[in-house]
Amino acid sequence: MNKKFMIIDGSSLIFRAFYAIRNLTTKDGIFTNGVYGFLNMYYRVVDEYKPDNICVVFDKSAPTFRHEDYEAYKGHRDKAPSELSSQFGILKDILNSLNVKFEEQDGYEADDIAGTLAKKAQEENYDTILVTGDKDYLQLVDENIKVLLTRRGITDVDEYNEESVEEKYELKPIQLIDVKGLMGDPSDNIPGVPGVGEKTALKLIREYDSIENVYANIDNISGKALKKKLEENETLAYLSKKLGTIFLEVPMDIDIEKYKIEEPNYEELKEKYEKLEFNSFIKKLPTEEIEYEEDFEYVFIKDSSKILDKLKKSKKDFAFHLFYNGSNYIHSKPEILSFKIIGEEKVYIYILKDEKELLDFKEIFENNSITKLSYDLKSDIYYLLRNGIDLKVPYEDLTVAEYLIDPSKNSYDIDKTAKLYLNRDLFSNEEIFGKGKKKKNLADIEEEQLGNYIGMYMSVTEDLRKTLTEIIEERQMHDLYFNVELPLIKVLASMEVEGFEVDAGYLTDLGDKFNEEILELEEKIYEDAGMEFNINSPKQLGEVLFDKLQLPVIKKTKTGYSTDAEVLDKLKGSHKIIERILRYRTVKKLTTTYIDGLIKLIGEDGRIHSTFNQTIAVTGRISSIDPNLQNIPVKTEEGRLIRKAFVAGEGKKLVDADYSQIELRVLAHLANDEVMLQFFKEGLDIHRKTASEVFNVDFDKVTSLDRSNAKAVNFGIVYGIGDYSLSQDLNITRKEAREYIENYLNTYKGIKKYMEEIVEVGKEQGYVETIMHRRRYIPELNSKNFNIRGFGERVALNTPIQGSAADIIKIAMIEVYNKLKEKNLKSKLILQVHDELIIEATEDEVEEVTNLLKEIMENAVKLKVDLKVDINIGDSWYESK
DNA sequence: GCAATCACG
DNA sequence: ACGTACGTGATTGCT
Repeated sequence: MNKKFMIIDGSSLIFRAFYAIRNLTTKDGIFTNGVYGFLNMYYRVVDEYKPDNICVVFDKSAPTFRHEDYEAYKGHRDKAPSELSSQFGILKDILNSLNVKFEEQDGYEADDIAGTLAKKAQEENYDTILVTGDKDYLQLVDENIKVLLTRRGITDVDEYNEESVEEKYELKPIQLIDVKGLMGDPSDNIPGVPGVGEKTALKLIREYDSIENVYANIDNISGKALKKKLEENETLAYLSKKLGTIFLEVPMDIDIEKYKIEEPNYEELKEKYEKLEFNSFIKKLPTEEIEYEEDFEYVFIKDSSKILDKLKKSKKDFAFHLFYNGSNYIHSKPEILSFKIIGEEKVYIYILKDEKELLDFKEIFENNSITKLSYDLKSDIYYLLRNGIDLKVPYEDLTVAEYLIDPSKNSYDIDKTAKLYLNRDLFSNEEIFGKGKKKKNLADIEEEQLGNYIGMYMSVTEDLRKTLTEIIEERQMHDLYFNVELPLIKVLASMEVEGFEVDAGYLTDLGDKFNEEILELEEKIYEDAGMEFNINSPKQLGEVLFDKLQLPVIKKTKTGYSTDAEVLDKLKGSHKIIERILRYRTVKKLTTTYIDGLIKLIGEDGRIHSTFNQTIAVTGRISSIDPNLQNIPVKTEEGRLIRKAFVAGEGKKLVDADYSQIELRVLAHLANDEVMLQFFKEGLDIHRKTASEVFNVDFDKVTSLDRSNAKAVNFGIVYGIGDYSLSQDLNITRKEAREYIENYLNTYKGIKKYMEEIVEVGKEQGYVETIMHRRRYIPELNSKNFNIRGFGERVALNTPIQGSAADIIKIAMIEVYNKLKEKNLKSKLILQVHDELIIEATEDEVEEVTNLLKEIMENAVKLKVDLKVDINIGDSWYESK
C-alpha cells in the first residue's frame, strides 16, 4: 500500500466557507466563518482518508508570474473583504498548533504549489489526495492523484479519479486545460475565445484532442461563424491555455516526509478554540491530562567542591540559576546556586554563605566551549559580573526566547511557560513564597518543597530549550535571538553593574529650593480656593475648580472631572489659581519623582544602578526601572537641571551619542519612499523640507510655525495619525488637519502606500515584523469594534518602525560593548535611551571612544538611507545632551 | 490594584 | 480594552 499524501488548498476552502457560512463571529466580533468551515472540512477528510502526510497550500497576494503574461489576469476580481483576509492569519496560527505544515510562495498560486507537490509525490509513489473547491484542479488528476472537490458550499465533496473525470467529461484530465483555453474563465479573467462556451469547447476538444490540433484542422471545422471566431482569436486561445495551466515546477525544496502527520499541541489548540468559540472542536480534543513523569532528582550539597569537580570534568552543557529574595535582584543578593547538567537527572542545590563564593565557579562560567542555560539569565550575569566573573558565550536564556516568540505577554514566569509549552504543572511563585506581607524568603521554605521547586525550575529550563529554539528557528529569528538578544543580555547586565554616578548633594540642594516654592504655592492655592484641600487629589481639585469656582468643564474622565495639563492650559486666564496649580504640579513632579525618588536609589558607591528590562516592551525596546533613567526631564530648562546631577566619575567624561531622526529614516527605508529618501540624502532639515513641500513654500521661506507643524505631522505619521488628534495637537480644525495629512501623503506617496500595505500584511499574517524579523501579533486587527481595530492598524504601522529602530540600537550596543572590551578600554557603556547611548569615558580615551561610537552606530545596519549620529561630550548629562 | 497625571523617546 | 497618536515607568490618591 502506498502512503497517502493529502494536499489541502487553504485559500480555496476558506474562501468557499466564507461565502457558504453566513455571519459566524465571536462575541468580540472576530469573523470566524472561513476558519470554521475549513476546520470542519479538515477534520472530516482527515478522519475519512487517514493520510500519512498533510500539507496546506495558500495563495500569496503578490502578483504571480501569470500577470507578466497577461496583465488583466484576475484583473476585475475584488480584493477579499477584510472580514475574510483577517481569517488567514487565524487559520495559519491554528495550523501551527495542529502541527500541520503549510506552504505559500510569492508569485505562485495555491494550485501551482499543490500541483508541484502532487507530481513530486507521485514520483515517490504516494497516493495523493487534493482537497479544494476549485474545479481547475481536475487537470491534475492522474494515476495516484485524486481530487476531492467541494460541492455546493462545503457540505459535500465529490471524489474524482482518472475514470470519473473521463466518465464525466469524456476527456483525459489534462485535456481540461484545452477546454478552458477555449472557453476561458470569467472568474479569473481568462478570456478564452469569445463566443465559445463550455459546450462548444468540450465538443471541439473531444473531437480534436487539443487546441493545437483544433487549429491544425481549422478548415474542417463546421460552422462558418465558429471557424471565424477561432481564427480571429488564435493567440488568445493559446494565451488562455497557458494561463489556465497549473504550473508544476514551482521552485521549492520538496521533502514530502516533512509533511508527516504529527501530534497537535492540544493545549494551544484548546486555548485558541476557546478564544474563537469553536466548542464543537474543543470536544474533539483529547481530554485526559498527560501525566508527566518528573525526570530529576534534587540534591542539596554542603560542599561546593563536589559539584565543582563534576562540572569541571563534564564537557556537557548545563542549566544554572542564582535564586534571590525579593523582586529586584539589584537590591538583593544571590542566596542559592543551582546546576543541572543537561541529560543528567541530578539537580544540585547549593546554599551560598556569601556571594563571594561565586568566584570558586569562575572557571566553569568562563568556559567558552559549553552552553550555559538559564531562565532569567540577566540576573545571573549581573551577580556574576558584580563578583568579577564574565559569563562567556555561548549562553542561552529561555525568558528571552519566549519573549521573542510572543512579546505581548505581561510576564514571563517559568510556571506559566512550562504549562504552555511543555504541559507541565509547576508550583507557582505564589504557592511557594506566598504573597503580600506574608511573602517568605528562600531560607524559610521547607527543604523538600524548595528542592522540588528548584528541581523543576532547572528541569523545565533544560526542556524549554528545544521547544522554544525550534519555534525561533522556524520563524527565521535565529539571527535576532543568537546575534542580537542573547549578546545584549550581557551588555545590559554590564550597564546595570556600572551604574551612573549621581551628585546627591546637588540634588538635595535643588530639592530644598523646590520644596520652598511648593510651600509658597500651597498657601496661595488655598487662598485662591478659599479652602485647604489636597492639591494632589484630582478629585478634590476638580471639585474646587469646577464646583466651588465654577470654571467651565473642558473634559471628563471615567471617574469625574479631568484636570490634566491640557485642560488647565485652556483655563489659563480664567482664574489665577490655574497657573499656580500648573506650576505646583511641575515642581511637585520634579521633587517627588526626580529628586526624592532618585536620592533613594543612590547606592553606597554613589551611583544609581537601574534595572533594564529586556522583555517588557512589545516593540522590542528596552525599558528602565528602579529608577527609570529613560525619562529624566529634558524638555524644560528647569527639568533639565536634574541632569546636572548625573555626572561622569573622577577623571572621566560623558560621551553622549544620539541617532538623528532614526524613526523617520527607518520609515523612509521601510516604505522605500523615493522622495523622503532623497531628502535625507541631501542632508537637509527634514522637518523644514517637509514643510516646504507640504505647504508649498520655498525652503528658505518656511516659517518656524510651518516647520513645527510639519514636525508634528512627521511624528504623527509614525504613530498612525488621525485628523482628530492632529487637530488637537496643532490647535487647528479637523478639516485643516485632514488637508495637512492629505498633502503629506501626496508628497510622500511611498509612505501612503506603505501605510496601506502594512495593515493588509498584518491582517493576512496575523503579525507584523521589524527588519530583524522581530514579530508582534496584532489580534486587534480582527476586531469589528471600530476603535479596537483602529488601534490595531496604528500598531501595525508603528511597530515595524519603533521596533526596527530598537533592533538597530541594540546591534550598535553589542558592537560598542565588544569593541571597548576588545581594545581593552576602560570606558564603559552606561545607558541607553532608545535612540541615545551614553559612555562614561576616561579622559584619555574620549577621542577614541567618540570615534568608535559614531562609526559603529552609523554603520550598525545598512539601510536605504544613511544613519546619522550626533555626539556631545561633557562632565554631566546636562552638558552632554 | 486601578485611575489619573506627567516624565521620556 | 480605548471616545480617536506609538512605546514606556513613577507617584499619588482612593477603593
